[in-house]
Amino acid sequence: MPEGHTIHRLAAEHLRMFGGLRVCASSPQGRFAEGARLLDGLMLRDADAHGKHLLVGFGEDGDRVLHVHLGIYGKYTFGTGPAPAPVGAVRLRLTGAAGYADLRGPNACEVLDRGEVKVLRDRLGADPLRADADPELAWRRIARSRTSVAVLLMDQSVVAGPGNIYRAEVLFRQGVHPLVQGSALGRGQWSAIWDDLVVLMADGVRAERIDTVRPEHTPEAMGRPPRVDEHGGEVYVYRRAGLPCLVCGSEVRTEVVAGRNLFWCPVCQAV
DNA sequence: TACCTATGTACAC
DNA sequence: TGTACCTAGGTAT
Repeated sequence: MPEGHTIHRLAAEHLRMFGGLRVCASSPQGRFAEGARLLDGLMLRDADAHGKHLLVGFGEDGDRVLHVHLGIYGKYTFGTGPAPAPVGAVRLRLTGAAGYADLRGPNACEVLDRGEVKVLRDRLGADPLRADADPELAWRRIARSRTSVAVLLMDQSVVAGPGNIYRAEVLFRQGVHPLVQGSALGRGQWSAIWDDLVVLMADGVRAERIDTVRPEHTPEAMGRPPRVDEHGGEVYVYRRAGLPCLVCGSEVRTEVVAGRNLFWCPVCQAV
């Protein structure tokens, strides 16, 4: 589930399993053989996440940085004990005394130097999961934009980390229609969206899944049969097109906007 | 066995 | 705006 909360969790997992230890790096698939050679035998010094980008520092001064972006398909698998024979297309395998990590199908997997990391970070917007995030910078972009708030929330140079699920869900929870222009959004609405993202995404890191339904709207509280959403979490509108809204019962709508599926309730998010 | 889908991004036009 | 790319799992034939 590679939205920002997943990447922050992966950074913590790298530190927990390999932090301060020398690791073996290999590319069973072969497509990252050269990069793996640069990292092989070095100490894993630090691991950090900014939005959907994972940055893992290797070496005594951490100036060889593994940059991973999972894209839609990318996936990490961690295991304890000796690593088994690789299954499927394993782009990168890290092994240490405590276990191993396999990376499959990333959008980006490369070794950067510090300058390249700075360039990457400079183009990323405020990450709701980072203590150094400045939502005011995002607000300045949003307040003067005629682009829809739905597109702005997915623009990683404005807000880094939320993906299609958090976008759909936070707009539902705040009663904001996704096609409202950024410049039409109120300052208070933006603050509420940001504060909600901070809470929701922190919950996502802890729970390893995206649950956004308030206790009073769960199927149990509403006297409806229990259900399990396909992506593994409880949500209001994401991938619920045609189903009744959990709050008002109206049919959840969907539309492709900027190449991505958008979901909203036409009544709870009137405008 | 073939096809479709996905929580993303970059690039060409 | 359209397309390519990365992968695995589910569904259709």
